[in-house]
Amino acid sequence: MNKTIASQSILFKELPAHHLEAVLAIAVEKPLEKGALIFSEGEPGNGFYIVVEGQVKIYKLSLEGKEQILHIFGPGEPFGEVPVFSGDVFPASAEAVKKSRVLFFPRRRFIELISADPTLALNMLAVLSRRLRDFTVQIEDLSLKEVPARLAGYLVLLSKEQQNPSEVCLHISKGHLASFLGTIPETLSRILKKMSEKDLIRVNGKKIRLLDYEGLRMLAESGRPGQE
Amino acid sequence: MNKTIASQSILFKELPAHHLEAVLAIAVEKPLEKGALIFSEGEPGNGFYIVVEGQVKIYKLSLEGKEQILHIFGPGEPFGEVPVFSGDVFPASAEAVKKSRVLFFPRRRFIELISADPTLALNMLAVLSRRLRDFTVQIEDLSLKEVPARLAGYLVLLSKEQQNPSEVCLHISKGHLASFLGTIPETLSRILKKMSEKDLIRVNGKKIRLLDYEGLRMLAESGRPGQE
DNA sequence: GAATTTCTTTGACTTAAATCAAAAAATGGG
DNA sequence: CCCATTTTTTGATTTAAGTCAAAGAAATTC
Repeated sequence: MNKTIASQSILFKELPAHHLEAVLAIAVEKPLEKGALIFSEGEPGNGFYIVVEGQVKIYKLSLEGKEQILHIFGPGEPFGEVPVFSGDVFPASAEAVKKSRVLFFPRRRFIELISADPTLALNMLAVLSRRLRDFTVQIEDLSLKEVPARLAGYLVLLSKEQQNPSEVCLHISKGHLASFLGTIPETLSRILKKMSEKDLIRVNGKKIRLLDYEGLRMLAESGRPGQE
Repeated sequence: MNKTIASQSILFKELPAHHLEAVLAIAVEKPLEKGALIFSEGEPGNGFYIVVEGQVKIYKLSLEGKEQILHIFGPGEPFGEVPVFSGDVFPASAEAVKKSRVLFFPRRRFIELISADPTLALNMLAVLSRRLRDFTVQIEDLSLKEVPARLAGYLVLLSKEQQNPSEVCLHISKGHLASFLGTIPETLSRILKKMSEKDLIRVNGKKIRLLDYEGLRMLAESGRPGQE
């Protein structure tokens, strides 16, 4: 069923069965074409979303058109919650990276449910807290580390999430990765090349073999690997 | 009384009187010397804080010792909530910038209270959401704007908060401001000088007169003021 | 109020990463 | 399978901002 993924979302963890039903009952499913705009920065938000299938990017654009990706969310992950609670507008934009399906939860009705169920409120607090934590490292990375360190950190993180720790597979394009890391495709390309030359990694399309995990970890911490 | 400031905190807005009392009852006051460390990144968090008096900075340090300030909080503002809900460690460190007093709210007991009072939960959700929104712009600024634009944005924001919109007064040192803007004191100093030469501002210690508000606003949006 | 510490500014230099331009690969319909 | 679009790579060049070093101001303390 459509909502099975949603029901497994962190947001609804440990929710009593009848509450879960009530929550899912207020959701509306929306199919999205690749590239479809879900909402734009500055728009008022009258609800939030959960990805059911596909991938959604949350991003900001500069006037010159450069993009900074804040998150890329997959199945089960909620997004667009900020205006629900801050009463403000969307602080960033959302777009389907590939053909996707999402559930929409209207603000009003969701707030009613959250008021009635502390578990739901605590889950939402946990979601926002983790996101805050993630932003914290994104800010640290942008401000205190250079691109190679950010990339190394990303690869190390990926390897922890994926089954085989010695080979990771990017689930996004290199262009998107560049934008997520706060740089541009040209720079990312050059750095991937350099890391290959130093035998830290081996790149093969979206597959990246981690040849020197420890070296990557050190680089990620921004202590140059073996001080040159 | 000590807790009057805390009771005016956004966190406790619209809280029924007896609930407010119950919440304040679990708080413990802590006096802090200037420079006192409140918690460090990586430490487990067993509660959060509210500033009663003084100023607290939340920051990250790189290995090389460069600092990125994430927030500077004053009276009424809560901080250190992330681990309370994420179950994780503190993602950043906190230090008193000046002699201060804070209230500490132990995790366990606060969670009990929040479970019992939806208003409190919703207030906390609002706090975290706004913070998420703030981080969003911090990330955008770091990644998509250059230092002069960030500084201009900061000044414009300050002028909106303060009574007299044509003259702002920094409530933090220039060194701290540099760190907050993701740069170093030398660079900030040079940029203040440049902006003075262009008659955008006039600097006098911590007082900065905004001579060309529109120019600053445009610069903040990163569209160069009058294209050079 | 002289002295020590801290904060801010200035100068000369280096560098990481952006820009611009264009070639080379990869992808995806028709 | 081929063409057209999109994505990625390479090269040459520019530039914003960092580093290092040291002088000047301000603030604090004795």
